[in-house]
Amino acid sequence: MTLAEHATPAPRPGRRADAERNRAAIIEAAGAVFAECGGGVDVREIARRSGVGMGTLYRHFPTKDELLATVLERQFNAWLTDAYQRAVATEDPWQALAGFFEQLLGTQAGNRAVVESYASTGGPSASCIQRCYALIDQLRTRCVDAGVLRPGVTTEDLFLLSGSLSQAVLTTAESHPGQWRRLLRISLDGLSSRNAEPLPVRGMGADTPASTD
Amino acid sequence: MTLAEHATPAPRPGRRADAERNRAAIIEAAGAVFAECGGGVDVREIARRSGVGMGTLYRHFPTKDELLATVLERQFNAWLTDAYQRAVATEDPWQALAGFFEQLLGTQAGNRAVVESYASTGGPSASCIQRCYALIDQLRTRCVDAGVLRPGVTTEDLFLLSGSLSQAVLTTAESHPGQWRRLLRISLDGLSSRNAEPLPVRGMGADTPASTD
DNA sequence: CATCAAGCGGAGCGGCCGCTCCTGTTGTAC
DNA sequence: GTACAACAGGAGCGGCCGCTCCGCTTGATG
Repeated sequence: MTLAEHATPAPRPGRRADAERNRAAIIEAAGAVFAECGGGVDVREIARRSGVGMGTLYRHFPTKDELLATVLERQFNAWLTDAYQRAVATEDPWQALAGFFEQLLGTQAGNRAVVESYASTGGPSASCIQRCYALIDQLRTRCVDAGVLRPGVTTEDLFLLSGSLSQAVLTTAESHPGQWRRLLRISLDGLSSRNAEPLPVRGMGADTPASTD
Repeated sequence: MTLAEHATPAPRPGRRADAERNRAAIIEAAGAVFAECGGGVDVREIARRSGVGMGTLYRHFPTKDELLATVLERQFNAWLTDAYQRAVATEDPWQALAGFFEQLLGTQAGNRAVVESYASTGGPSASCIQRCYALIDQLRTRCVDAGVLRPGVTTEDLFLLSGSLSQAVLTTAESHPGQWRRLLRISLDGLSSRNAEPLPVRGMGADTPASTD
């Protein structure tokens, strides 16, 4: 994975050196295996790839789910930090928003576990999602202030859109690499204020189909 | 499911009446169970719900995958037939396209197996996908002729978009019912010719981010 | 009613996978 | 070097699940 693994650098201080090394190896291997195979992989595969026995793995992580959560959270936090820095470094609000999506879809194109987590309840921990929401909301606000984002678009809309597009990236990754950029382009154009009238403010009161006309 | 089950009405003529009844019961139960639980359900659950033993089930369908494929194909074909009729009955090309998406997302919002099939290779049989492509292409052509669809949008774009939005519908079905209409609206607006400039014609030669500006 | 093949049911087999247990090993403190 | 607690490892347990096997039942036929 391109997502760097470095958050909470020294989790437990009073541990033996080899144990610490093994823990790191497990996290790294698990990150790779989960990314390429999804959360359904056999735990033995992770143990094998990290050069560690089952007992060792389960002493460090009491449960497979907990291991997955840990890995996901580390990757996601690292990615979020990176995304945040890019966002503040980009002056043009629209470019910042577009770059966010671009980076999101580009980096997690190969990470099955991350994309799967969008579908399941919870996924990464609530705090991760909260941070992500905060970032998206900041990007959105900048765009709104600049008048480039279509009025009525909510943070939740953008979050859902990112999840939806991530799915598309994953399913088309090997059959049509790069095709997701077209979908992203279409969606972004649908979000632009120069292109469309305001979105209804949350209400799905109107039962009419979502046509533009 | 709202998707009616009626295609290839009498599959095997020389069979005993009870066998025919059981086969129908299995298909119906499997359709419901797959829809609400996804393709990963225990086969025993399907047997239980259809009031049939394991042996019976496996005599009618040599494999779980084959059962799933049969069910998916029936549902999908029935849905496609319906979608086709609606399409030809709608004069306005844009309304026809929008209605297609609306119907697709509305009816399969609760069908896990169908949505999952978008992600896996194959999914429904190739002929189903071909028919679906044909329908989408027809809708697209009508819109292009009427000048309401943004130039450069391919049939594949629309197909991928439908799959992507389907995922979003499923993941937000119970947490935010109806929210998918907002995403659909955004996407449709991104597809409208009055809202955006032509899409690049297939080439992802440009490495630039997909921003509108 | 008799006959019998077609059909039925569900216990059970084999494989997978999450997790544990216990024996052997190794880092660390003195 | 010695002693000990922390750690490593992997065989194995239990549960799940796809699929099969075989004795019993039942609808069709004359």
